[in-house]
Amino acid sequence: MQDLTPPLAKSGLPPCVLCQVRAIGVCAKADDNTLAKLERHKVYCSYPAGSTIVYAGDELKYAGTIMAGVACISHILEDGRRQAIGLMHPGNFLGRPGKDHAVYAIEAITDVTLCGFERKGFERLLLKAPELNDRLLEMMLNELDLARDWMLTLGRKTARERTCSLLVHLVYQQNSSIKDRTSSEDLIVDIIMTREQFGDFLALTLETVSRQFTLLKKDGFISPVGKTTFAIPDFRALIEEAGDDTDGDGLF
Amino acid sequence: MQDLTPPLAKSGLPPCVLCQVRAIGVCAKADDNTLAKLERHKVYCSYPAGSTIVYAGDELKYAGTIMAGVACISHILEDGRRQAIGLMHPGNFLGRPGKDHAVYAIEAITDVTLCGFERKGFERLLLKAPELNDRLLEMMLNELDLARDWMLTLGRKTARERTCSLLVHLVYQQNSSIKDRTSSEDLIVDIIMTREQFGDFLALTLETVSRQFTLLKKDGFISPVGKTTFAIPDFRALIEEAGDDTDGDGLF
DNA sequence: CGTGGTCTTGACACGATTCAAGCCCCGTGG
DNA sequence: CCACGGGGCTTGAATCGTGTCAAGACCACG
Repeated sequence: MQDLTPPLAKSGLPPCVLCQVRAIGVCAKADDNTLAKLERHKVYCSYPAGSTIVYAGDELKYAGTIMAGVACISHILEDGRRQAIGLMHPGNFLGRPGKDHAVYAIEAITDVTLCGFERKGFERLLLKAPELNDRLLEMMLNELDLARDWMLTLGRKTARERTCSLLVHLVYQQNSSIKDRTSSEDLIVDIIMTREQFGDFLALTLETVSRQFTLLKKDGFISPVGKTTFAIPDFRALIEEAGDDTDGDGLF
Repeated sequence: MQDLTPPLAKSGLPPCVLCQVRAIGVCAKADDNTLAKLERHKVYCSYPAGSTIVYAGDELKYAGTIMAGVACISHILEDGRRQAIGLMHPGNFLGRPGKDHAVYAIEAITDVTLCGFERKGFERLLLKAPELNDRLLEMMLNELDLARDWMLTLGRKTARERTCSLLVHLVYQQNSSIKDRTSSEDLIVDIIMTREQFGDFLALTLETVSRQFTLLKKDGFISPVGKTTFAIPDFRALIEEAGDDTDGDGLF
């Protein structure tokens, strides 16, 4: 986010009122006045799949919303051990109001487009616009719940349960209208990342992830469709296999 | 928190202006008007060590600040697997604005006293008092960072590193003025909980925790002082042993 | 002086990692 | 066109860390 080259020309940016992502972003509740201010300062920037958006330790110059693509926040120890701690989708907020430097790295898993604001300005606006502050609080509370659910996954679930958990999470992200779905047609999930990245989320090695996939295939929970996509014949069964008590949340 | 019996008589409650905890609580930035409203509706309630403050699934009637003692938030699977996901100290906020029912259980580790507000009223106040909202956002962002650091601990650290991590965390909580401490006098840490609870935080069994303590004693990182207290001859060394790159944060 | 809870320690089992080999697929260059 | 090389994936065998089960010690309390 600190590397804004090349920002798209402002004149070319789609206007906020037409923005599809706004309904679920920080700006969801912003009034006309606040929205106008955001609009005046927004910049779009894009990152190719695999690139790093923010390095740990970087000065945090920007904050913003994911417009398209999927990014990953991760925490890395000096000796190379890595733990992915957040999977960020369109509408999600990137940045950390109140901190000057990034603690975590952010990487683009797929191609990512961001709608960014200069951080200091955004923080000032946050103080003046309660609806913005309120919405951000709401989003951060959801992130906190997500992180806490994930802690259970990391701490107490087996490799198979973890693998299913992330699959379930991805299904929810990719099929927005799942809750009311009763039809029996197969769900399709695209795991978008490599086995290694998959393992980074679950604290598993790429070999273990691979083994779990073969087992899940053998047991009929998933069946390969494309290179990175699987069909899920029985989503309820997959949820069950993830060991979750609280199903249907889209959370871990 | 839903079980407020017996609330102390309101007339007997210490006034907010004299409150020691306020400096670090949600109400830290509240203006006189907001503070007066909070004061009018606050209730103190106490829970003995070991008791449950909120059960998962409970209706969330209250939100509030820990005045004294230490509590623990935890996530439990049906089959009994348990993961503690938050260690809450005086000043910390308990409750989840925006949700009607508790997702996690909260238990008192030591005797706990809470300063609580009726949740709906608190949420209404949150909308009207930007300083309150802003402060809560700040606190929740810190909680989020804490949870994410913890994910690294759970996912990627060894039993020894985890044990040291929690010890370091407890030291920071119990010795407020550690940052500028250069003196070589021994630090004392009280682990306040049982081996089992300790393990619930670290996703370890009580046996493993016990073994790690024995090893850490043998290696001179800790030495027993009382039943639940240890002296730490070399705090830097303990931090090093915790495997943290970012030391000195009081975080995991 | 027993009783129950907590802690320690040992022996063994098991799940995930590590190390290693080989496969598949795709892009590149001869 | 095919050979080559590399990245990602799969699979196997051995290893290691932590869990499980079990026994006994310690200590507070009735």
